[in-house]
Amino acid sequence: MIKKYIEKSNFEETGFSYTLSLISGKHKMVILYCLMEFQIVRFNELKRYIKKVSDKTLSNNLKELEKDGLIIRTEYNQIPPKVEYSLSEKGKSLMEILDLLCIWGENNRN
Amino acid sequence: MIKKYIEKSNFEETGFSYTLSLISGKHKMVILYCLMEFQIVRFNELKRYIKKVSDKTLSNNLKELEKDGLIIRTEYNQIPPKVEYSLSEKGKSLMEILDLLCIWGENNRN
DNA sequence: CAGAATCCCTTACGATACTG
DNA sequence: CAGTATCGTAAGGGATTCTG
Repeated sequence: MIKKYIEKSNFEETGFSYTLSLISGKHKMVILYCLMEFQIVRFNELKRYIKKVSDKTLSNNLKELEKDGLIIRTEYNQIPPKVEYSLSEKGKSLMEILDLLCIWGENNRN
Repeated sequence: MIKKYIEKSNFEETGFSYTLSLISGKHKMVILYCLMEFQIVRFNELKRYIKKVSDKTLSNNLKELEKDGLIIRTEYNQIPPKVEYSLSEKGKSLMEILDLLCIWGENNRN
């Protein structure tokens, strides 16, 4: 079962490479965890939550997460603007596995 | 359980951040998968396997994987040099979870 | 064979200023 | 409030050459 990924011998085409591409990006994981905890979060709430992140980088990370179908962006047409972010079903299913990596990390550092 | 990582509100200290730091690096995953399949592999075998990778990058990736305790480097004192790489127990336990991400990726792209 | 050393380049990210 | 636009920096990685 591992073997099938290896035999392709082209890592770019493996499922793992795809998964990694979704979560690479400095703040994507923090964003996902934040959405998992609070369900619905706004742009500036995320910004305060992550502490050190530029508008540009946060915006880019959110766009990619949305494009990849992990989060949902809901825009309310009003002044001042209001945008809410939340996890999609796909995002939730990914988080279940990522939580295992959290636990593994807790148990294996040191 | 998720919550405890969030409440710290310092992602750098979470188990997930630690796990990610181990597998970031362009070729680390391919290396780990290769070691999982073939058990014992030499430097130039890895290089041929990955196809497009420079000596420097491969060397760096291997050093970090060794420093982080995921792989074992065995050096034979001889001319010409001979070095063998293999997975540690820690590396094997990580691969079990990473395989879930492979499967998730296979099922969720498109 | 298994790297180390050097040079170059791309990309991600941050800081700042500005806008509908 | 939720971004966009612009500029600048630093790290990662590639190609090439050299060595015990």
